[in-house]
Amino acid sequence: MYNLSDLETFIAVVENKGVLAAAREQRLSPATVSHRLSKLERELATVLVFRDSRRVRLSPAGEIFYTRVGAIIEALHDAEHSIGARSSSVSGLLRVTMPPWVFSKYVMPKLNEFEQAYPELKLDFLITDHFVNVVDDAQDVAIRVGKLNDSGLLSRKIVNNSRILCAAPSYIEKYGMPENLTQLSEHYWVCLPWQLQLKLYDEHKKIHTFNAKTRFTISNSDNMTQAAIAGHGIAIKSKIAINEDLKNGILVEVMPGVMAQDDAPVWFLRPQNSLTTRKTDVFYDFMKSLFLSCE
Amino acid sequence: MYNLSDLETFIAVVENKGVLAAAREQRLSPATVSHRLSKLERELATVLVFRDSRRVRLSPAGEIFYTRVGAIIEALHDAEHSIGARSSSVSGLLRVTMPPWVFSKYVMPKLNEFEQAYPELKLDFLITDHFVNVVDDAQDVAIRVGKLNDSGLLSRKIVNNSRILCAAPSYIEKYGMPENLTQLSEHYWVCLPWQLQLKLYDEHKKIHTFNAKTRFTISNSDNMTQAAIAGHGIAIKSKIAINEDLKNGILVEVMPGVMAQDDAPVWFLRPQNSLTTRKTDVFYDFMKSLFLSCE
DNA sequence: AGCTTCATTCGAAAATATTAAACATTGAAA
DNA sequence: TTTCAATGTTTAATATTTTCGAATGAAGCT
Repeated sequence: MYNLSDLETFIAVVENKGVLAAAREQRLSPATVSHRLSKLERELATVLVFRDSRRVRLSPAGEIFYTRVGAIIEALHDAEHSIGARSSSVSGLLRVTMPPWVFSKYVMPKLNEFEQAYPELKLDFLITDHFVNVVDDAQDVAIRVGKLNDSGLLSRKIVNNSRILCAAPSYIEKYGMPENLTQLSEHYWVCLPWQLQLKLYDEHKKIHTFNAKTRFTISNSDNMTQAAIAGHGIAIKSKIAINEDLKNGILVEVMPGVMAQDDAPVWFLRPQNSLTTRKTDVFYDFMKSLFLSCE
Repeated sequence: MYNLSDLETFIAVVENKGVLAAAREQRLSPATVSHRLSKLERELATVLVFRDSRRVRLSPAGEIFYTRVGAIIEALHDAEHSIGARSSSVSGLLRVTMPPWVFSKYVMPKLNEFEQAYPELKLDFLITDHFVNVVDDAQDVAIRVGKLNDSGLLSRKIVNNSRILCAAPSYIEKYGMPENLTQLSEHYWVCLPWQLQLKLYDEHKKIHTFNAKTRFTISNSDNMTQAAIAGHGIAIKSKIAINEDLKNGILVEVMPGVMAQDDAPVWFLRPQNSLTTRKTDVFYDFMKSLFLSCE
């Protein structure tokens, strides 16, 4: 029967792309690594890696086995941790998707600290405002802002947040500060392409569906903020995305309280049924800590 | 470092409730089992099993570790199978939920064959017409009939099916065969509690919402069929649930084609992201085979 | 051809696993 | 209370596996 160490060595060979490199990483002799690998293949009666003296290549079976076994080893470490055994560090790969502004404004500045705390955890960021299907795109974590519609994922709220309208002082100076919906409808907007329709309250708190007049749309929330700051129009933004710009006067709020359905909390989502939760748990704690000052 | 065999031995000790019994099952000496167990505990620095000379009991940590490791070993076997290695049999536990009529009419009669094909796979059936949350109730598979609303689960269609109205000949004799919606509304119905409102076509193919007049409702689809056969009223049934009763004349169809939204395929659902798919795969094949004659 | 870089094989040594037998503990029966 | 039977652990010898340095072989680069 093969051993856990054989599996770990197999993983190391794949990740280091070679017997020698794997041996160095695992502090073993190349002979041992070679032995372990052949034992594993013998026991499985399957070729996992094609190897000539120059390079190492995964066989199709090895490809499959590699992804499976990686998850399994991780699950095992997780199981050890769950009973308080092993002071094992968190390691492996965590794939995260989030909107640009969350990344650039909150995550980036503190990323060093996270890296230092968990040096063996590799992060893969998929930064986009577009909807990413967590399961299909093999993401481990998604950070989403706004209403959730996506069942089947476990959600935890990171922080409350609301959306507001805002614009640059230079824009307001030029076009005037709108006081009601009629005036507002004359203004130019800086929007994400899927924000062109929005719901606003009139003076009597009746909800109106409102079509934004735009000169352009931008599909990246960070660039959109830049466009608003540059005075291109009124923008819909998360309060916590621009709180400092408001404080500094780079942006000013427009018609406070006019937005209906302005509730837009930041959510932490992960697939159910995962065998490993420790990675996502430490990342949740990290994300939560970033937004503490916003409470 | 501990080994896979140590983990397997731990599992065996738990499942056989003893070192001696585990040793017998694994064809090892009791000394070996004892050694392996203590090594595992030493490496984890955690007590997994309390043992006195009479009995073996899991510690809280052992409890957790047992469930986790069980899943992991299973995932590993699954991984082996996925690359064509090891002719390992399918084993473990599969938790399935399905409606009573599917179980009694289709599954039960062939269950022996399945048991013989996979003697090491234990099945846990949760038989109910109620909606069961697959994830929360830790089910591995759900068989559902009708429209799906439950995203987050992987679905595969087992067989097409439609719902029809039917009643016992004795009932029709007594109350007459309805020819239109007006007549139909005078009839008594035998319904599941959540079927009281239904959508029917009138002569002009317009859809009408229709409230069923009942003397009683029954929350189990099998008993409901019995009530219909006993002549208590008109029932809404899946075609493939009563096809034989129609053939034998125990039930007759009422106003064919009157039901709107009569499409009700049988679905096979399982959670995404499971590390083990082999168990569910063989069970899917089994379910599929049961309905072949209905195509 | 000669050099370098890898991976594998060999043989001896080290580490680990296994087992039978002796020992310990405990519940139940005599 | 004593004895017996059943179970788990320890010990120490034995068997197996694992490891590593050195030698070997294979392939690319100059």
